[in-house]
Amino acid sequence: MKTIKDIAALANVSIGTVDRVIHNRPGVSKKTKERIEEIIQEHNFQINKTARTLALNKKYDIAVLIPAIESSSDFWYLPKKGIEKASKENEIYKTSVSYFHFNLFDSNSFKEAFDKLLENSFDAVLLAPVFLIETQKRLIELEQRKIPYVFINIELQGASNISYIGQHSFDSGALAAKLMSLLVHREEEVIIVKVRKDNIHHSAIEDRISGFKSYFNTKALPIKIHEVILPNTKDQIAIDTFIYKTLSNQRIKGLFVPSSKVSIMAKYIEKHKLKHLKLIGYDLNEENAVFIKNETIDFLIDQNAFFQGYEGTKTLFNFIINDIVPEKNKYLPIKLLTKENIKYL
Amino acid sequence: MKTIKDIAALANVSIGTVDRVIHNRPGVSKKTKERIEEIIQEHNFQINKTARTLALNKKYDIAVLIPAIESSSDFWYLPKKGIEKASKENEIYKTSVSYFHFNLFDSNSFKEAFDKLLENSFDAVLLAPVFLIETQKRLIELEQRKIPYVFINIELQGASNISYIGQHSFDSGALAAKLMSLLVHREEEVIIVKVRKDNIHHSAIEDRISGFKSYFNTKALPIKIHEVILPNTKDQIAIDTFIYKTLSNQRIKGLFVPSSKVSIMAKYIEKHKLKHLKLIGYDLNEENAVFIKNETIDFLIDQNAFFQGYEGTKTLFNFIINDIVPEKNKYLPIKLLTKENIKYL
DNA sequence: CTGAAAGCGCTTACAG
DNA sequence: CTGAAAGCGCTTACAG
Repeated sequence: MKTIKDIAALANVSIGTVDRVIHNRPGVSKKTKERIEEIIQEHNFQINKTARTLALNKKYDIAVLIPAIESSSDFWYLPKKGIEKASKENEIYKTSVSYFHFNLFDSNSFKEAFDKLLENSFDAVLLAPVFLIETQKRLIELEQRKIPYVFINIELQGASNISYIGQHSFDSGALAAKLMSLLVHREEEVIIVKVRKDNIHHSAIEDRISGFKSYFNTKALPIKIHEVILPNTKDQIAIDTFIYKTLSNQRIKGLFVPSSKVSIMAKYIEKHKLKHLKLIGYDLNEENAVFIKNETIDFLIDQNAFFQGYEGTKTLFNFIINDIVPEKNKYLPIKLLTKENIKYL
Repeated sequence: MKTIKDIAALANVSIGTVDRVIHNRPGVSKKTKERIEEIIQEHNFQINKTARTLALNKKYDIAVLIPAIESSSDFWYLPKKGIEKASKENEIYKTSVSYFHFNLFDSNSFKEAFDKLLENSFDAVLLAPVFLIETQKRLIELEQRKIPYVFINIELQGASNISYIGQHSFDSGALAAKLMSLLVHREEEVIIVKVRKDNIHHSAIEDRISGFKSYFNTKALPIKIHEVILPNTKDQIAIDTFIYKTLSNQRIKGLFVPSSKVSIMAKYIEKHKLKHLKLIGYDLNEENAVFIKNETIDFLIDQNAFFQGYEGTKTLFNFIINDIVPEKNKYLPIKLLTKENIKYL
């Protein structure tokens, strides 16, 4: 492997000049520039990134904008763990991560957190663009400042993000439907249970539902699909009553909850000994893990929450440190979890 | 972050002495050694690995011992791709990989390849310990030479491998059984189809079968399980005749092939228009991908072949370059593939 | 037992 | 437009 010194010798120039050519810095005559470029090509020279990192002796700080995490059952607990792992692995490059948290159900808090982020200067931004309008305006600011950013978990079309890392929601719904079609029989019925609080995540949740319904439509299966929305209240009795009424339709055998809130239904099923009901939901958090182990939940679709954070962070570091340009869309595997494979993540 | 120079100043010694302490090299008086260690502790000093890598300017070469790859349909095609990717990502550390291939069905060729490997000197070894006896003897040699090694795909108990990267075969069989139990109905029957050529991989294949049977036993499902071994011949007519006879039992509705050779059965099913038969197998190669897309194969259990190679290689590089000690058993996710999620790997 | 100096392959002022 | 030199934080002979 040739070094900058070798190239300089071959071109009869100093290493400073070679360095200028490599980084397209001004101050080199066209002629010598071309000569050097040719030699670089010819000898397939590649810069030694270790030496580069050492010489630059630069600190990199990326900002992370994700929802606040209250407990280890929260979805965002895992992406944060992933971010921390990636950050730790990159410590040798003097990297650091600064968090900006917001309330998942309050667009104002999102705005505030984003604005606070923009007050400082960062080398890159990792964010979950939960609120569409509030995001778009501020992305322009990032673009003007030439700060690269990556989306995780929520896809936002038409932005200049260098990458999106998350799941293909529609197809994950279709997979859920396929399994549901195996769990229930002809003439039985299935209900999609939406949780009002989730609606904030509109696109992902709605896409999952579309994928789910589309599967049954395409296959023309003789299974009726209902849809209900759980009341948005802390009053457990009101919720229980609502579920009770919903399930009074005896033909209902399958429940699909297109979010991690599947535990609400799992609790009900367990409490009222309705284990004959089949249940499919999303995301492995501590609560859901219990229900999948005792088979109250039949299948869980995993979003690779940890990996979203891990990969998002690594993608940004690789981009700003090593100039590695990622794929625009990194759709993660649609992982299916059951009692049998939940140990291996 | 403190540097070696800072520590040296604080301890009133030269950086050479600090370096000796850090690496436990001899030639430092007990007293100064202790003093330096204390200062290192106190200031939470961590060595700058970038500088270390640059100063060492060392080349690392790891040897890879895996079966020969004839076509892109071979299982080992993907691990090799993963090895290449990891190797490429590590190029900045002047790393390289040397391959030693053998015939999966010939223990002699395995011995020869391994012996050839041992003739040279490597910093680490990545291997698939296909042949038990032949492996064990040679691992002793590696241990004597203090060469770290990692197993992929095949688990070998009682060795001093720094890690095993692969699937938990028994549990993957149980998962296959769970899905099979959804695909077939009461009183129907299921057949496990072994392919003689696979027997070489004894442990993994047998463990999958055990897991599969164990699921039906534990659940006491009223589904009879048969087991057959396909004749080991190139004579397609003989094979077809054997399958024809096997399937003459009209109650058989489900087929489980505990290996990537599931395509043999898929071809038969397609040719003879037997799509009512449910089919579950292993591994996503080009052939199997076609059959999963047209739903001849219902479910495929993926071994993360690519990742086995990738992670195995990274694990070794991290160990020899960055002193990162891996987990002893890295069981990979038991990934379930269907038409709906096969796009996302 | 300990230190001073050269070197790994880059980047970055600075001088000309 | 170009070069010489110092420096990033380590390791490694070599000298004493």
